[in-house]
Amino acid sequence: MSAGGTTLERRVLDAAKTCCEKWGVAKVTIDDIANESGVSRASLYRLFPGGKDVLFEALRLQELEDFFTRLSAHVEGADGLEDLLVCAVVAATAELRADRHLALMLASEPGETLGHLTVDGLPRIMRVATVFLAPFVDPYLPRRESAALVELLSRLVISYFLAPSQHVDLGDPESARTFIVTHILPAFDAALIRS
Amino acid sequence: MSAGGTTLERRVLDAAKTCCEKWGVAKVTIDDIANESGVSRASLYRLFPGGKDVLFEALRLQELEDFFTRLSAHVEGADGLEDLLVCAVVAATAELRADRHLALMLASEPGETLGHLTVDGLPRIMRVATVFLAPFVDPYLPRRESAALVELLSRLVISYFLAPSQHVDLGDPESARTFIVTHILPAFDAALIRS
DNA sequence: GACGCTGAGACTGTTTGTGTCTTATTGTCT
DNA sequence: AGACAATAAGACACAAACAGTCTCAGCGTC
Repeated sequence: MSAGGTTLERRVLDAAKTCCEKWGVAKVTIDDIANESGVSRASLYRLFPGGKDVLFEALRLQELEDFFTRLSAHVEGADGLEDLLVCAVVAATAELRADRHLALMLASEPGETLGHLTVDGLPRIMRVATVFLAPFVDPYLPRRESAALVELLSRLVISYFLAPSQHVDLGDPESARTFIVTHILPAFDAALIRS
Repeated sequence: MSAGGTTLERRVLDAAKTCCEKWGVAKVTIDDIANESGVSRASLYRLFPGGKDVLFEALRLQELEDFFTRLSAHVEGADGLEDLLVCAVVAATAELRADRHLALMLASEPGETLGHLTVDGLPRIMRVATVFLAPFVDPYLPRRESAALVELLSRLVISYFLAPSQHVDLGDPESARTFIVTHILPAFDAALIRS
């Protein structure tokens, strides 16, 4: 995590994202990214030794961090654990749904994309989610518990996003609140830090 | 014009359209279309001898006819020449703007797309527009005049779509009506068939 | 059983893309 | 001015993808 990244690196990754939005990951070439970013192919390989794979890996990482940065901002003002969780879950779901990039990727190459969202990517998603969101939960729960809670909810958000349920809609504040109050919070009640 | 087209042909063209929506014309291959349509490459070349170019040409033609078919439906109920024109212009503009396919094409390969929309394609667009829309105008104007009117408005719709004006918004019924009443109709007033 | 239509896939030449490398060019610091 | 680092430009070899053609086998119809 961290590392602001050179201006150049950012420029390249942004260009890569733009290209993906236009054509879908599968169809983007190094040349496309070089043209879009105005960075020469040579520099591009210097920046990401290993080429395409490394570059896209870096892009996924950046996207992931950006995602949670935006999410953190959303969650900033929440008051109380329940509100905090509802807000986070709703915002995350909404953003996943609104992400045209992601939608296009899922539409064009479900296999790859699903892989990055599940088997390959989940551990990392969990890690980043914990780093970003646990601090918000920490005031209410002991460290271990808050990490566990963040992980649990992250998994559920992704699951409900990929396979929507008829009963629960985590994009809807009402539904999300009901779900969290009845199915999540009770399990953590014992550990609650009452201040 | 005309020719319903084999089921197979339709299937292929629809698949081609889907592919274009996913990846943009520039990135679509014959194999993509074959896979998407479930039609073998062999049949594909049999159907469109000449390959890619011929296929995309056919696709543009179909899109064009579909466009005007939808537009005709929109215009069906209009009462009086003024309403007819306003309705047609607004619907056409709205549809152009809403067309994700077209938007993506313009975003990814403006050169090509613009070519098909202007220098190469305009004459054909005019022709098809006239065939489809002139009948609606015929009750109000002599044949020559109605054709001229349709052509004039078609050109203007495309022009305002490609290069929006600050003063006129042909997607807005109010604005379109004002524009038509003050800048178009007067020129045809003399030819009006009053019934 | 001949006929027409389709899918599967082999095949060739061409194009496009990748990754590496060398050679200018540019701007900065001393 | 001259040395230095960073970048662009683009040549190059190799690999992959693509276009277009062709053959053949399967299948339903007459």
